[in-house]
Amino acid sequence: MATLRDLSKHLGISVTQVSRALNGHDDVSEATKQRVMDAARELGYSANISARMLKSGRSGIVAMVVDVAVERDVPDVLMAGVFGLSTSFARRDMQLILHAMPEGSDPVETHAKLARSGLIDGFIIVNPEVPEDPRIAFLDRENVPFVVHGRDRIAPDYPYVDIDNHMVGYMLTQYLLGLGHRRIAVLEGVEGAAFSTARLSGHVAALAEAGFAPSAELVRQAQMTEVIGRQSMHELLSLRDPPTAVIAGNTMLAAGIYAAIAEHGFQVGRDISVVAHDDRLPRLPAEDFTPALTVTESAIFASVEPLVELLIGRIAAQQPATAARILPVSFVERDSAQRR
Amino acid sequence: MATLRDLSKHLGISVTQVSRALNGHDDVSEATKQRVMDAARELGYSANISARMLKSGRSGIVAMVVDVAVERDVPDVLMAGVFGLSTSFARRDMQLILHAMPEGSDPVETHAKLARSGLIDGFIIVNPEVPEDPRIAFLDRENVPFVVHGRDRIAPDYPYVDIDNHMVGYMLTQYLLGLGHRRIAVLEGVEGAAFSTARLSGHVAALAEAGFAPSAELVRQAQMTEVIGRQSMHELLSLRDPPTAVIAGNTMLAAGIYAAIAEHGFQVGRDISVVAHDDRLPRLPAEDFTPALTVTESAIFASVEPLVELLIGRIAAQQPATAARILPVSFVERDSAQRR
DNA sequence: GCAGGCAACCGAAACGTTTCGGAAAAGCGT
DNA sequence: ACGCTTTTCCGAAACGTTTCGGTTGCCTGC
Repeated sequence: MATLRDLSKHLGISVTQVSRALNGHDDVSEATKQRVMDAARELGYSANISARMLKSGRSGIVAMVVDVAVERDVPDVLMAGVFGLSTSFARRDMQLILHAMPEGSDPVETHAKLARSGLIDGFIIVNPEVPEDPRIAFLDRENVPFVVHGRDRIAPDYPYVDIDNHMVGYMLTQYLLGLGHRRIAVLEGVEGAAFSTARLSGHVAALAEAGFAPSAELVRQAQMTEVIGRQSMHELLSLRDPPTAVIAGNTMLAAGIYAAIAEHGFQVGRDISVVAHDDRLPRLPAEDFTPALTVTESAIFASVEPLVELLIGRIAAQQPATAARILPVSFVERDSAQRR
Repeated sequence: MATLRDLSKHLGISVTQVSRALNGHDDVSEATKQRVMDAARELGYSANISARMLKSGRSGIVAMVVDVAVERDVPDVLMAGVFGLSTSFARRDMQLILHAMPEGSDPVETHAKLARSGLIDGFIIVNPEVPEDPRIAFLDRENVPFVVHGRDRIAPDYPYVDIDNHMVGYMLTQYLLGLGHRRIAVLEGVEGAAFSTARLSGHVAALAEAGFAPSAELVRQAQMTEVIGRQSMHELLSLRDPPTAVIAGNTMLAAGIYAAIAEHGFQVGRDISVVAHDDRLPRLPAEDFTPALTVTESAIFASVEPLVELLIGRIAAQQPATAARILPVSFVERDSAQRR
């Protein structure tokens, strides 16, 4: 592996100038810049990251800590995010460490250890918990750069990227109410997950606005998998007074719901209406359901660039900065919900 | 962040001794070792990785490059592996970089760039391609430590961890032949994937041994997803002379096959026999199928520790070493295949 | 011919760790 | 009290980069 010193000798130029040439400083002539670039390519030079890191204090490495217990059963959404993030960072010559945290580990301690090693420039936080996520509190306190996908409060003072989940719950509920449905079930993510909480509050708000009260037996919070969707729907259909419509937190849940409805001999749309939120995961696109699934839509992929930009900005600026991006949600009406 | 020098001053001991104490060298007294440890904990000291790396040439970081185009539709198996690897490395104070490679990138160039940066101690190679994987050839040539999950030839001279895929194809086929099946379909992974090739050769061998020839129209190679499984099975059932039994490459394919069989009004086991290979992915355990799925079984999770150990060994020893682990496969008979 | 300014360059220090070679201190038998 | 070994310690150099402060040589305008 060639070093700056190799280049310097090879060109008869000081190490300083070689370094400055490669980093595009302006006190080196165009001619030498060119010569250096060429030589670098020729000798296959690539800056030793550890040395650069030691001096500059930056590694170009960011980490994302995920809880195995949480993600194991729903790899799709995590994968979509990780793929996007990794390629996006790679485009900027940065790398993403995926740190899987075994069940029962302390998230804060995990982040603390990683941060202390000095290896990591910043963190991506996913699945924030309401009402206050301890990881966020910790990183904020320690002044470690981070950005959150989602948020643990309505108006955070840290950088985050999110959609308007309250609006998602509100829109879907209002739509179903407009179709004449009164008993509306909701299947959302696990208790404590910020996005679920926001969507449920939107659901309740729409209900209240129309003069209705939510019914506890119609709201289920659990992992958002096909299996859970199917099982929950079976339970809902066995109630004395079953729902006439269901809101699913994502398309996986919806797939399970479809299966349960079919197994009960019912037909989606005609007998039971189903709507969902669609993250645009590669598998299970909403339009491929039969009948095609009516959804609020917002690609999880779209959050990647904003997340990366925000984090890089936060790393570059030494000051804690508050900058947020709320991504748009669109409503796509298809055939899975019908007038009652 | 505390440094060695801080500790040294705080204790009135030389930096050298502090370093040696922390690293457990034997020319430092037990007493000072203890004092240093305590002080380190007290001041929250954690070795600066970049400095250590610069000196020792090791970063404690390994990378796994994955092709987004290949993995996007089958996140389960990748996730199972990544979670296991990440936690296993973390236990050894190492980190895993997951580098997602956008569609159309050159795998060799990607590895080359990563290796040149000096950041990475070694690579984990997944999804090797027959007959000779260019990434393996490259890393071998450049003497970069790596370990392969799977193998691109029968008896490789590089470190790898694999199961006997030939045997998998052989066992499943022989089992079905023993039940009286003669038209046996096989759904495997994409062409070029080493494990699929091996399994198919096992299949053909078992067939030949019983005096039968394989039929091209009964063998499909594609992504191993539920959607593909369903679609392929529909096609197979529409043949003039449809198969009486099917071998699925994993449980996802099997799930799709089950769905297609049901949609045709048939019953798994009674009308069409299904067997599969089961990687023990968290979703879709073979025993939860109805009827329960007969499989060859080998947990993908079990390959994690051997992979990590082999890679670490290869990194520690400067010499290229050839060491391999073939993991056991067991046969579990359940109810999805019946005598014909 | 000279002060002043500018472009292009360079030496040396620093980042925090590990390690080599050697030195002091301590224990031992005589 | 002496040399000897063994234990425990330390100074200094090195890894490859970035950057601070300064030097050189050249041009400009007087």
